[in-house]
Amino acid sequence: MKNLRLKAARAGKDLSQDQLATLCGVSRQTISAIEKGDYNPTINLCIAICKALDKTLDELFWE
Amino acid sequence: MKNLRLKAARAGKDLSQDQLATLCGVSRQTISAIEKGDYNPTINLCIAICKALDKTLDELFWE
DNA sequence: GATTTTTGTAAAATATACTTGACATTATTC
DNA sequence: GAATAATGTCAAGTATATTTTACAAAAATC
Repeated sequence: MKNLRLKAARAGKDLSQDQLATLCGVSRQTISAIEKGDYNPTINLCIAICKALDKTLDELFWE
Repeated sequence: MKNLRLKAARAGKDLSQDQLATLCGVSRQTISAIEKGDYNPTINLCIAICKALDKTLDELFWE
């Protein structure tokens, strides 16, 4: 299942996958895979993504 | 940094590390390491832990 | 206080998150 | 509509999350 909330939050900050990846210290492919959904990222990466997008874990990753 | 909120939530459910591990489908050492804090679990495991303890991601893993 | 349960911890092996590089496709912008 | 930026995706490699086995220490139970 795709993570559309993440995609929307990133769009809300006007960031490309590449820019978000740089902010989080990971590769663009990793961000792409997380948005695509067939992926199980680490909590530290999720937290980094949330901070970059001014969101919380519940807002982006809770079901 | 230790995850004392996790430890407290587990105690609140009267579960041993081993019991929580079984509920989450991981080994006892994994739960121990997460509580100890020198660890970076995957988001799926964090979600499984939260569900087992009736907590949300923000309650147990947000800073 | 002996027994059992729970927890801390460590080493070696396995599974998988993440990277790098590369190319194709789709959207933007001029 | 050509040029550029953004995204999807794949294969091979590296880093690290997680398992297994095992033993010792601490806590709980009798």
